[in-house]
Amino acid sequence: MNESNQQASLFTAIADVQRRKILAILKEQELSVADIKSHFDFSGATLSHHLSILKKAELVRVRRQGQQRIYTLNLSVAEELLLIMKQLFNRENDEIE
Amino acid sequence: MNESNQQASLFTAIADVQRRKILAILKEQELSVADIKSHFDFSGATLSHHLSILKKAELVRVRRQGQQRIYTLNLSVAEELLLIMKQLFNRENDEIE
DNA sequence: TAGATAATTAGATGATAATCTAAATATATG
DNA sequence: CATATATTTAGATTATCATCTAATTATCTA
Repeated sequence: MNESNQQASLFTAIADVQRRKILAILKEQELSVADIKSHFDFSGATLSHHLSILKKAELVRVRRQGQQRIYTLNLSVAEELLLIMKQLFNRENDEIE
Repeated sequence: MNESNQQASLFTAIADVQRRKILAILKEQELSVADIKSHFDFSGATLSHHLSILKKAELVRVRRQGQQRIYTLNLSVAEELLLIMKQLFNRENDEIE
């Protein structure tokens, strides 16, 4: 009945508009930090901060490519979040499609 | 392409664990403020604050019943939120089931 | 109509969170 | 190996948010 930390970190991750924008960008293609940065006005440090929160929630994954780090949307966790959202609103004993 | 205030207020509304708990309680049945309060430790003022944020997002509706106010989950906005979430993660040109 | 009950609003406080600049780390390359 | 480039980390600042107590508003009932 209690909410897990994992669940809480997911809601925290999507609570910020800039992070939602990052997710929306990453759903189209994987990108380096610099490429993500080109969509925003704030500093690289701020972007790093947002990415770390998305990573903590496991909504994104990173891999190294030379000096760059390539961020990708983690679709399975995105799916999981959608499921959690459905459960938030659908009655316990309702059909699950 | 820009996110609406309505959309932002939805994500703000579900960002707090107590408000998610309120929604989870209301999905089962409509309740007066006092009845909702019985599930929590915080003050009535704090509950009022949370309810006002849920109202602003239109995730809940209120009606008067004598001295009490009865809160209900607004299912259509809940559905809308689910749709917004799906769009956040699904590529623009993917099938919509 | 006075007092009781239900809920909200006002105003203050402490905790989180978003952002910045500067410094640090890691990798690539001349 | 020294320097440039990409990104993260540290530490500070400011803004937002959750919470509280006290006061207010609205309704009911004796």
